Amino acid sequence: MPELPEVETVRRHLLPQLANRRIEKARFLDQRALPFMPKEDAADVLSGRTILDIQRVGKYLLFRLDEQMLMVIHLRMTGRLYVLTRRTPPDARYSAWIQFDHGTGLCFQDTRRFGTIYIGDRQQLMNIPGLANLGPDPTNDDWTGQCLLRQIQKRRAPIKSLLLNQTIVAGIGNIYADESLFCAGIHPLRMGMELTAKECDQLARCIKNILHDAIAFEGTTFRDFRLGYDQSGSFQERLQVYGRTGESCRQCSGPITKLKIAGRSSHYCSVCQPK
DNA sequence: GAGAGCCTGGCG
DNA sequence: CGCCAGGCTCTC
Repeated sequence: MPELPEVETVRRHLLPQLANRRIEKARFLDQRALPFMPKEDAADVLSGRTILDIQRVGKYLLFRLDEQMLMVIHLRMTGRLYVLTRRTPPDARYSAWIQFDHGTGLCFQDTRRFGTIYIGDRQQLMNIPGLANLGPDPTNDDWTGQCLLRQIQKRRAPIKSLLLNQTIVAGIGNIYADESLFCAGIHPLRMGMELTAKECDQLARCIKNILHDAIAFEGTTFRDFRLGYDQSGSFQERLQVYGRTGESCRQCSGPITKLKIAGRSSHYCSVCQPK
């Protein structure tokens, strides 16, 4: 479900509600959410811990706990995290449930059950595939078109697949890859090695602007992404190409085309993004 | 570098 | 019924 802007939105939403809250008890209802730890152990480790801070790295949420412990959550496609302020009994629909003092609860709900939770110290969490070799965060000031150029200039793969590769740059997913390529006027099938330094600069600027705006509008809500129980983001109203197959381009009124690249649907304007 | 696989639900 | 879905991992 969520890409960088949605994960950042969730982080900003959870932090003020959960900071300095002490975990009374945790219940994991679905072992699949905890690939590296028996669920009973996870509940034991979390019990009594306090949430000190919530950080984001790429699409991962890092809950910093006392005693040097961390809980890392990846929502994948359909994961949702929300706070319930009344004491509600755990429900079979939840993959995990964390009960705090004062009756607050955090629940993790995940229809497709791809989402994952990892618990451990910093050392242990570096074994998580994906976290260990995660690329730079594009919202960081020191990430520039030059960094992008360096990563892709020898790659014979479509730029669309390279943007989805989390070791090259972290946090971009299918929506924002398509939107960024449209903004930069780059066809999604252009090979990484074909892109000039100037195009990389342009693309990096577009990525930064789009992610920034998407965060300001609290992300894109299509189906599963929700802030809390029922609030939505509103960036979907500003999408230029994603999900607009057959509609007309807002720049040139040409048709928006859909193409399968690396197994993912890619939306682009063949006029604004020539091959 | 491409494709299957992991899952469930909604839509045509 | 088949196809599609804001992700990622593993295998060939």
